[in-house]
Amino acid sequence: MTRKGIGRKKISIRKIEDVSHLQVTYSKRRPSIFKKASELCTLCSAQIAIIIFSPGNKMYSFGHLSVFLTINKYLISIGDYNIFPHDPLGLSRISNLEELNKEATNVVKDLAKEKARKKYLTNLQNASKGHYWWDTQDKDKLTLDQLELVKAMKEEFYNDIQTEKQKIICEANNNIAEGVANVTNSINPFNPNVRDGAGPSGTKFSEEFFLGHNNN
Amino acid sequence: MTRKGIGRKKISIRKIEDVSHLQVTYSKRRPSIFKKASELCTLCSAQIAIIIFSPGNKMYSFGHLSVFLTINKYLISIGDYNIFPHDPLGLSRISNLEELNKEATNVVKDLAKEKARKKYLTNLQNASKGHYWWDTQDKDKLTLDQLELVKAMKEEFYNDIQTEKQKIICEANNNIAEGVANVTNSINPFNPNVRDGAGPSGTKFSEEFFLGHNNN
DNA sequence: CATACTATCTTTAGCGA
DNA sequence: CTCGCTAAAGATAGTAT
Repeated sequence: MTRKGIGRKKISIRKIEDVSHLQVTYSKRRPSIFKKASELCTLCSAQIAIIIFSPGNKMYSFGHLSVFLTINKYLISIGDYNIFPHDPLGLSRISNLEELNKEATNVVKDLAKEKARKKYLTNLQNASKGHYWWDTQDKDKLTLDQLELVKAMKEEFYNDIQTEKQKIICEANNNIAEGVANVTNSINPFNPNVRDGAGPSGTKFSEEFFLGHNNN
Repeated sequence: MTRKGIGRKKISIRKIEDVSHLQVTYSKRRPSIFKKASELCTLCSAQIAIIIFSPGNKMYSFGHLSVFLTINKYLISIGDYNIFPHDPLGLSRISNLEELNKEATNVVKDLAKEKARKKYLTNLQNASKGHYWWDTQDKDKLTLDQLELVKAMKEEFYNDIQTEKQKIICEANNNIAEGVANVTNSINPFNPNVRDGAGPSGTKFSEEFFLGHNNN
């Protein structure tokens, strides 16, 4: 009777060229990363988001508490940016399941208000014969909220498109220089345990890099 | 002479209560997840973003190509959402270093145009005596681009705040029900290898859950 | 916070179904 | 793509620095 396996072999960390070999390796390693992440969440109460696009561009994600909340928190952390102008729901402050549950309850209530508001805006738009509410010449029909909303949207859009381009250029340069991957860490401005100085908005931002693998 | 270690012991995956013990475990396990992720990137050409907030709320991230590009791609993938209205730079299409490099070059050129545009808008604003450009009554001063921009911003904002609330409620319910973490996967709409039907914008969205650990 | 040590525990390479 | 198998490679618990 022949042996079923010959045991694990040492491999070097470089791109696998054989497609089916790559598929098998990917299928085995991807879930184990999620498992490790899950263990770290449970053992250490860490908050983790992982997003992976496979070689075939299929998307897999892992999140605790949720990918979305963690991404939002990350964006705020690195550049005072928020997916939603003004973080209207205050999601960035949520850091545990109890708060999330509580917030979810509030959100249900807010939804009703928001729907009423949307209906009002739609009516306003129809009333102005196909023009948009922000386009009306009757300033009295624009509430203070609406004026501030448009003002904020305009300001954020034009500022962010500038800073974002800078960020992309910076990250592109770093990635191209290192050729592989990057590791960053910074202080969460909502828990400002500032270590050695503070950048804009109390955020300290520094970068380290992976400089290779254990190929010995 | 006493032995230096007594060897690894099997542990069960539950929250570590002793703070210093938790610290040691976190310090050991966090980098090893990044290492595994780095290996998967190299071996299988995967695109990965990992964001971790430690128990002390310190932020660590790993990204290949970059956390930001991957997040953006993720947001588009799950809900046709884009951090930037219209994805003006087309960043979601970028999937390798060559393209990123090329795009970075283009971005440098775009920056000059964008600055000129911003200056023009600022002048326009000043000319209208403190009013905002979108608030002018002289419609001829609004370019078609500007009109479409405001229209799109308005539409996206009011749609997204609705769908986002739904998403948060949904994720909150899932998290609370399961108590631990969730795993999702879907098809990238930019590589629509649709498997079994398509949701909005050609996106298939399904969820699975981690239902515990190997505690045997 | 990180790092060193060693005996274990866990992952996984290679192959087949 | 997923699963089973085996044995070697790799990760890490407990402890100390």
